[in-house]
Amino acid sequence: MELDERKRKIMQAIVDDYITTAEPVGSRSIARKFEMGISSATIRNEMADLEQMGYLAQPHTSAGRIPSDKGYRLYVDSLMNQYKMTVDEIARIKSALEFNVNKMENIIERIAGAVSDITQYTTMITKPRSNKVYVKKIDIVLIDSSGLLLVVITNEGLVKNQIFRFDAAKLNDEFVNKLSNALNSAFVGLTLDEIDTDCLGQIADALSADAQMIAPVINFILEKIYHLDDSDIYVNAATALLNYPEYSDLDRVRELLGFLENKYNLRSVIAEDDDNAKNNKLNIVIGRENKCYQLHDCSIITSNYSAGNKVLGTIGIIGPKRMNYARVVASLDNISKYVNKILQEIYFDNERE
Amino acid sequence: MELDERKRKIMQAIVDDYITTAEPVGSRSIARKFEMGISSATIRNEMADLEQMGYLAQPHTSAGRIPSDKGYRLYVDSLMNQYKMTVDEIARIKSALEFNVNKMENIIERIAGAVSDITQYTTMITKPRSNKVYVKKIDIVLIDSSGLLLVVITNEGLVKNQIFRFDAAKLNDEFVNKLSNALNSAFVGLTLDEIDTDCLGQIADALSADAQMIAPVINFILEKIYHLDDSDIYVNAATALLNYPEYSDLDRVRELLGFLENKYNLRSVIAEDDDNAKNNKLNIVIGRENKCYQLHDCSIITSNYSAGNKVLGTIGIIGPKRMNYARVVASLDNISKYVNKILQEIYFDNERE
DNA sequence: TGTTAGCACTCGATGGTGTTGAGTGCTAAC
DNA sequence: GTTAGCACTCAACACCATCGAGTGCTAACA
Repeated sequence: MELDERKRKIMQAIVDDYITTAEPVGSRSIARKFEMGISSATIRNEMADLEQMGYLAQPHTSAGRIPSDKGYRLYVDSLMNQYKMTVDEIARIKSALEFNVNKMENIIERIAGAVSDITQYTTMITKPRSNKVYVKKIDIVLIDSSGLLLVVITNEGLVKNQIFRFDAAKLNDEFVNKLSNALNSAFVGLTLDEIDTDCLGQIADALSADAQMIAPVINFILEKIYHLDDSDIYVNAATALLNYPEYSDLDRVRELLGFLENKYNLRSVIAEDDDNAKNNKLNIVIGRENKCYQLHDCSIITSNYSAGNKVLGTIGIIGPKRMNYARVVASLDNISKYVNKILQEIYFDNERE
Repeated sequence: MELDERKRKIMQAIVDDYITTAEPVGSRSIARKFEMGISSATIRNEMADLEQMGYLAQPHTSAGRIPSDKGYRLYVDSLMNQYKMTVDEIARIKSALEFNVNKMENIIERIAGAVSDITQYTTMITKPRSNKVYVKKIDIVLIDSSGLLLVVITNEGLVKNQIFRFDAAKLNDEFVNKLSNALNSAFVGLTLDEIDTDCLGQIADALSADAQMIAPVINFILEKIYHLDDSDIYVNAATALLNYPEYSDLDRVRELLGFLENKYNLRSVIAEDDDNAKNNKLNIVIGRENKCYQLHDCSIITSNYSAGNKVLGTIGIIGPKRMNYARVVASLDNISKYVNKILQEIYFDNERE
């Protein structure tokens, strides 16, 4: 079956309507509200087709249709109209971002507050990665002839550790010493920004004989160091979600809000979008496209924020799948612009935080 | 009517029962569970008395009784048994507070996490006041002959301002200059810890003629400066509240969680207890004893935490009025002990944050 | 061949009704 | 002062009829 122009029109009308009403959309109301010169019966036929194609779903036999995840995806990718912000809205953004604070942490919270205010959805924001975190020490403890424990300590006392097993190997104190020296001289004192995969080569050189074996160790360190300041993520207006009828079931709410309280979870939500985010583009994840089942009834829109050309972090908003995508996208675009301007002024003469 | 020993026993039994079941307590179940050698009818009579005295309330005619705020207060002040922590629980506290972090901010979050874990209630914690905040500048703007605007700016860009009106006064540029100079030379550069009421005298000397008039100005500055870093308060496990049946109404939940999301609100909740907290004692606020109506169905227990003899901040837990007071009190006491030990080690050789 | 009117059918939502059971207050007897 | 007994109250629950929005299907129409 083909998705012709009329089907697309109907699809758009259904999603638009559902976004505003949160009620299953019937054929009659579509025929009435969006005069397309066809009767409800015709629309009914088309809707049956759209359901068969997977764009729509029916909560129960005698109800209207609601968009499926696939339907939302279609809408977001090619149906929705660009949202034109009103002068009022733009003024609101501007005024929400006018504040007299220059401590980075507070600024970030204010930005998140502004985003929640304007979008009316829950906002997550990662704080700019502090470039003061550096590796202080790497400890290696020999457990037995085939296992060792690796501990990474930073100046802030953060510790990540992991046990490694090398089944075929015969580890001994001498090797551990060698490895320890190599790792410490390669990494200690480096800030997060300075560490990259080049270090791998350096160490491989120093330990050429065992290069293959230590690769996972190095990867662990790189991986962990890169995420050392994971915890710096902030959620604003988590309860904004409670204003939407889809979250009227207390058990669900508990699960969802509980999920959002955990910074580890948030990190993985935002990290998921890293690739797209790197292109400085907005990223939209709808319903079951999310990896975490707790978010299967949510959509998430993420966007980078930066100062000048330097990407500092990610802003994400989370709301019901039925969210006003067009408006949020427009808002985030607009907000990013102002935020960039603000941060540019502050960030480059004030890197205290 | 007198509150004799038997009434107290019954009262205690009712509160104990209600705390565990969250169901209105009937005379029969009291007679059964707590063998006191009297029949349910007698208890019924006593309960009627207790209700008349205001210690109990009845949700509706044919239901059992629940404690009123006054009843809880009686229970907390003189009825409840001391809770003896099990070895297991103490072990859990110890292990929850074992972590390898020495950045103050993270430690605070971990402590809050531990408290929520152990008490199963929502935790609020104020971060230690940073002693790096100092007054950068005080601006005074003459509005008209009887009004001036005062602006306090700190190194972190925080700003507090207020308009003052002196109806009888004839303000002019000269006076404003004098005042501005006096205030700036008295306060600029001082960190929060260094500012105290002594400064008042200093300024009064400089402006002896107008001492009386500027008193409110000085008070405003002292007050505001003292609360400059208000925002550093952190909530953990807000959704823990959702696990208690008294918060099964979505509207209430929205209101309560919304309230807790606002740091300004939290500050006032914790500040309310300042006096008691200063004596380093636990403070319990029950139901309508709270000033904020949003907390009328909650009880709050606050306690200070310190490093050595230096009080650093306040921990508060918030839960239903029906909370397990005895257990929470015992837990907080215990936790404070360990926290003190931990912070003492860290705080005095590491005041970075 | 696509569109439309008409109609029977489905099913959640709503509201009224009867039953149940926990718990009370009152009275009279111990 | 205490207790047994009893009538009474009321939320909770299950049951049932009604209502209406919306559907799918069929037959007629352009």
